[in-house]
Amino acid sequence: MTFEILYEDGKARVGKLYTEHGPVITPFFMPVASKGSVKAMEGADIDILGFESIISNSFILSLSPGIDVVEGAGGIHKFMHFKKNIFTDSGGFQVLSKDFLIKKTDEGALFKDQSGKKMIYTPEIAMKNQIRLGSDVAMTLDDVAHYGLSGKEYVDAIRRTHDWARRSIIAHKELKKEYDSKQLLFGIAQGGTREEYRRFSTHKINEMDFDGVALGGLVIGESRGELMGAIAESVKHFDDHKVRYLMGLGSPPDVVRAVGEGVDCFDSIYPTSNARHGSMLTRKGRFMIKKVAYKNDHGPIEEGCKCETCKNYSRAYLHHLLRTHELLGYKLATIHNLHFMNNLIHELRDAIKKGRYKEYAEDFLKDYFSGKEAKEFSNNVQQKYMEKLRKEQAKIFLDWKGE
RNA sequence: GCCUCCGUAGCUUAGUGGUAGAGUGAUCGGCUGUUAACCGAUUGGUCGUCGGUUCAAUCCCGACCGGGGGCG
Repeated sequence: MTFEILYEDGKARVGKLYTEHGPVITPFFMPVASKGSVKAMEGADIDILGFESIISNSFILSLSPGIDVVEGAGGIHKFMHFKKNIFTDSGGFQVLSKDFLIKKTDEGALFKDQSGKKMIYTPEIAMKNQIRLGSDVAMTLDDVAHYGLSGKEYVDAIRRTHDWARRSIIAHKELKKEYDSKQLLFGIAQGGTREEYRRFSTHKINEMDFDGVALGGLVIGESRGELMGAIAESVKHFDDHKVRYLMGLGSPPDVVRAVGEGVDCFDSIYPTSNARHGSMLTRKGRFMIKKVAYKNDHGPIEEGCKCETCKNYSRAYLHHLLRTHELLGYKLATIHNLHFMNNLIHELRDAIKKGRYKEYAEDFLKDYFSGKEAKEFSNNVQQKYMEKLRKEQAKIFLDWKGE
């Protein structure tokens, strides 16, 4: 057994995922360490913050420093000095990146590196890289379709994802024997936000022999309603006893809602990226510490927060550090935001155990969107559309003025 | 005192005889399986002052003011 459910409250659940580096209680959130480092933090810092797993990226590590180097170091745990669980992503998400992708074929993704050097990245290569890195959980190579594309592109992505999933399982079984590895393998479902695609892909991935299942291709520009709909639809078609991983989701309110839908596991750059850019997470929403309003604010980032940053430093200090690009600023800000996420996860687990997830979520969401500084996040696509519209309008106005 | 170079956005500066761009700063916003200490928007200038030439001067000429360098 790789996963057991300990408590249930509605669709939400608390469980235990068994891995080589020790069991992990679900729900859990993973900070992202694509290049083998949670930016600005060392392994020990992440451990102290209480995270039991992080996720790195095998494709990005294969570019630099190369799989050989990490393998030679004795595996990714030793290389980056993190003693708990490490997931590795396959590189599937990088098919969305214009900087990497040349084209997709049935064989695999044709990628290029910084120098323009081409390489074919197949499911088999993705499996081998992840086994050699020695991560606890490997992800299959999947084919992610951009949000808002036509049906054909979604169908192609689903078809390839399923085909690559089957090939991944075969390759992974052999590699596990060859390398005497206990690595787990998670499959990823696609399908975007259309119900029938989502259902179909989830169903197929669920049928296959994976140690865990993931919801892929989400949080890439769809509206919050579409996102939540896709999550609810997916969860229905995954077996209850399988651990469910929603890839890429990480804003606090989204995590709270997704846990309520029965998702067990998350990863996102959200807290770390926002931290470095000066956006601090609090119960009353986010606020931007670099704003002039905090120049002379000698209180902690968040009143009552027990993180090392809030215990020892002021908003004014962080404001100063981040404005002057002092390296310590990135670390202190990251400590706070990651602490916030881990604390949130612990509270969610606690609420589920006590059968009061619903009340907890209601209170949390109310608070989060209540603060003067807080507001619902605008969604990407809508915002980009509005920006484009504004520019077009401005141009029309200028042309008209030029008459 | 003489010679010389230079004064353009808060700062560093580009530029042209048809009233000016950039970087940076400032203000605000965005980041959700990160090659991102990043990206975007906004703000910001009687082009040192006063005259002259010209249809038109930030640009050419003169004086003055301020600054750098050199010679005495």
